[in-house]
Amino acid sequence: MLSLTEENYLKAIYHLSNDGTKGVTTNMLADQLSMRAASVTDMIKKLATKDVISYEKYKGVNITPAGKKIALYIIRKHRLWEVFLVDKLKFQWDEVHDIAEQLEHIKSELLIKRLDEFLDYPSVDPHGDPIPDEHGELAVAKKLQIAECLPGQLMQVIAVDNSDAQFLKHLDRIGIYLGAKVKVLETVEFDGSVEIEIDRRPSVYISKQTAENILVTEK
Amino acid sequence: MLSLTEENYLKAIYHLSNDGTKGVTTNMLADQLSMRAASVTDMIKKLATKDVISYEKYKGVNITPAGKKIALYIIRKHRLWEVFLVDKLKFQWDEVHDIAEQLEHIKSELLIKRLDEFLDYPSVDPHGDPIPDEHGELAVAKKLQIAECLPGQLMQVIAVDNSDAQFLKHLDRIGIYLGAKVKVLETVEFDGSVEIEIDRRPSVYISKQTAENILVTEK
DNA sequence: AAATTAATTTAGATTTAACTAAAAATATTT
DNA sequence: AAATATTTTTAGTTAAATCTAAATTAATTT
Ligand SMILES: [Mn+2]
Ligand SMILES: [Mn+2]
Ligand SMILES: [Mn+2]
Ligand SMILES: [Mn+2]
Repeated sequence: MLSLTEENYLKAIYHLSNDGTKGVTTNMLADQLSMRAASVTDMIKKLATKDVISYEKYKGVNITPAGKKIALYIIRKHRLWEVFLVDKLKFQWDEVHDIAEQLEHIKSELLIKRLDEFLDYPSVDPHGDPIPDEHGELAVAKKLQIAECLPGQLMQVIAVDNSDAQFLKHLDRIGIYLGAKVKVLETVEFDGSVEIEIDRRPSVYISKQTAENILVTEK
Repeated sequence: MLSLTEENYLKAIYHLSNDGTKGVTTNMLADQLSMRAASVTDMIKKLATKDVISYEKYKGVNITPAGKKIALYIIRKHRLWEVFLVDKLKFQWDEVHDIAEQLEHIKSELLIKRLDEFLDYPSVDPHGDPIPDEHGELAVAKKLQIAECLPGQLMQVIAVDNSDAQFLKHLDRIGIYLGAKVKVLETVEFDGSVEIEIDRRPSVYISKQTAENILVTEK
């Protein structure tokens, strides 16, 4: 049984490892968790003894199959709670992440089973991220950043790659939501910003950073 | 802001103090929390510096108005979550207490406001305990133990004084639920057990301990 | 291949929340 | 009023999770 702190480290490792496909360095973790490298070294040693990651001094860590399973279950809980907050409690999509950070650590398998049922087995969270199933399986849809699209392409927003309230509120202001239809008009060489048309309304410019965090699929 | 541990101590103090009306000793707390007296002494010193209790060496503690307000807010959260679990997620009344012990520490005022709304402003939890309102006001109904009733009295079950799963499952087996009509037939001098009739079915005996934990009102 | 820089680990310290054992204060019994 | 028992506190330890500063290892530049 992992502590809340250990769960947060493991989840961070999972995310940074790109679904367990890449190694994760001490500094990457320190950065992600706003913690000092020395603290991270201590914790990864502990997690390695629990066999949820493998660790070689100075070589970084890799998540193990057991660790990945636990990480995906935490992510499942996080995303189910986000759906609950938005669908049932009428929260906005920019308000739910921090609360879900707390709720994801509640321990009760039955609770999550019942919550899933109550929410009618959702497959994605309010930001378009897929919800792992009970067996830890993740449906991966291929997503493109708006920043990568070519002028003329007509796309549909299927997810966002960032759950910061500031970013999501910005999307609200410019009229982006999951399901919105976006036509890419032009990419500005100078600063990487992109001119887009959302749901056939007058076009707007979005910054490179914004365009990299909006994920779309061909429509 | 109190830590999870401090919140649990404060809640225990509130409960043991009978709504803040009585002092609470070190040993009472150690007992309630399954902790050593020395640990309790440390923690009550800390809580006293935070002005949620007053403490005099060797004299035990008293909860302050500020402490009572915080305790009632934790209890409010606990009971609202229990209603959620039973009403929305179809849990049994004996399954919810331990999960609510975790959920009560989630920090978000908005979450509790929205949950209350979602549950349509319930006034009691699944065990008949009143839910403090947003201002920390508690509606106190006067409740009688079955053990205190006189033979011949017709009563209605309005609450239970114990949320242990074993006790609640026992009530399920003998047919006691909130709202059940109970006729007290006889009190056995020898062991304090009580013969009762539930919803006009054939009479049963319940132990003194059981009779002390079922709360009723005249019907 | 040195020298320098960057990343990582080690050593030692701190805080929180627990513990045991011993001391001190209070309460009860004789 | 002593003696005894009980309760509570103090003193010193431990484990978890952090930190800073110093040492070590690895990577990069000259
Ligand atoms: Mn989130
Ligand atoms: Mn978390
Ligand atoms: Mn409860
Ligand atoms: Mn609790």
